[in-house]
Amino acid sequence: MPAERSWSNEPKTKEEQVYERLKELILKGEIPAKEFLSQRTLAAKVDAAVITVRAALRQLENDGLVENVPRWGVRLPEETEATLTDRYYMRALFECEAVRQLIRKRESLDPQSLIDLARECDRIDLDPEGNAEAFGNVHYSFHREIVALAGSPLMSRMFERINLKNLFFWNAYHTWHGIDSRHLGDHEALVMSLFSLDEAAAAELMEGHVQRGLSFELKGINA
Amino acid sequence: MPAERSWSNEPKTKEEQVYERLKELILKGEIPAKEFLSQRTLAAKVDAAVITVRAALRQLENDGLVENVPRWGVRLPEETEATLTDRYYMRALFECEAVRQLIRKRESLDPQSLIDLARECDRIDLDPEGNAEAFGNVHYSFHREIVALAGSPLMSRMFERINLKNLFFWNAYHTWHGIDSRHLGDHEALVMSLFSLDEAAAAELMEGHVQRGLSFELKGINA
DNA sequence: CTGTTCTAACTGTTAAAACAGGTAAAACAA
DNA sequence: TTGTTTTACCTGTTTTAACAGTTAGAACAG
Repeated sequence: MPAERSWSNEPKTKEEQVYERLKELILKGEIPAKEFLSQRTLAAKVDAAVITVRAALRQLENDGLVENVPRWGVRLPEETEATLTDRYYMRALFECEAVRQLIRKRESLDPQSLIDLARECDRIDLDPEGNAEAFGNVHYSFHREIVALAGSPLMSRMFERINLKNLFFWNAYHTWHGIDSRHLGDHEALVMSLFSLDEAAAAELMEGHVQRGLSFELKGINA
Repeated sequence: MPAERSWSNEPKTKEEQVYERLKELILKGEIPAKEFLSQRTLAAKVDAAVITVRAALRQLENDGLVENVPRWGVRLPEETEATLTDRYYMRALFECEAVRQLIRKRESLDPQSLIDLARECDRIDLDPEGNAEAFGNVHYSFHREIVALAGSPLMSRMFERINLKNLFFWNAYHTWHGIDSRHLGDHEALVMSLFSLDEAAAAELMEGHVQRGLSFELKGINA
């Protein structure tokens, strides 16, 4: 067994290609929810063997994007008010804790990357030409950065698993229902407030920001 | 596509059998850590096809029990002080939040299952004949029940993903190093205290309990 | 002895086909 | 027409085998 190797820049494995292709299909809402997918049909669509599709679906299961019923197949789980609320409950738990960590070591870390992302959020949000998908991606990066700055790899991984599905739903919400949910350019202000408050107040502010997001998506699911 | 079906009590799929067999091997410490495993050798050992083993390994990856390097293979990740501390950080985050929820709805839920598990913990712990593996399993169930009572399916799932590895490490710790880490029969007292305190105090108590567990395991990893 | 090259045995990955089971419509018997 | 049975096609699952790459060692040339 070899000890070292370049280890990166390797050509992507076919399974990874299929994984990304399927993820894209799901995030763009081109897969019907709730009904079981034919693995053979998927294989034909992405030009791969069934076994490769199965492996990719397993990875998507890890991300919480699909659910697997053993002798029955794979499908997109139904999104209910309960599952949505639960995911936002966990999201708030992570982000409020992350904010507390941020405040705690506020001197030793550089907030510039976070400020840049916040400004980019506000710019797209206020731009009449800005599109929902671009905003969704930047907005997601902004919140992921907050969690990343807390410094816990495990929390970052878990946060990403939760929010992949949020991103999907956010996009679908805008694309399908055409509901405007702009945040009125308050992200930079949020960052500035966070860094000038104490732990408890900052966490509470973050809690409010997340809850506002939940109420938007709940409107979408009931529409 | 059929609409309904018995859906449970089905014969276990071969992949699930392999998954459980491999999980057992890992948890009992019979797989060497850090070095890459030969999927063909594993397949021969559990009498299954390579592809089935690969699928099972993917599930184990979801549990955080193994890590996959794309064109290189699967191995047990190295346990360092940093990874261990990070996992306990998340564990504390979950359990303290769970305890807050417990207190918040203390009237509307039945603590009996929790009390039973606490007593069983203490019984095995104080029993001179009690073995580490049995205690590890009950102790794990006890903490999982605390989280489950909080009522968030997502939090329960994430907690289980974290602690599968803890359980493994706990077992290895005892089996290999023979270090006694008994908790001196304080689990029932812990439950009683939790239910008589306010949210902040209960969370702090829980925090202490988890931190004590971490310090034990840190001793094990440095030994 | 030293350096190169070829070979054989391993690795993970992917494909194609066979297996096991369920469903639904066509074919047949009453 | 009605009820039964067969047949064909679908599903997920599992196997066997081939592909692609790497490593270690033997064989050989200098």
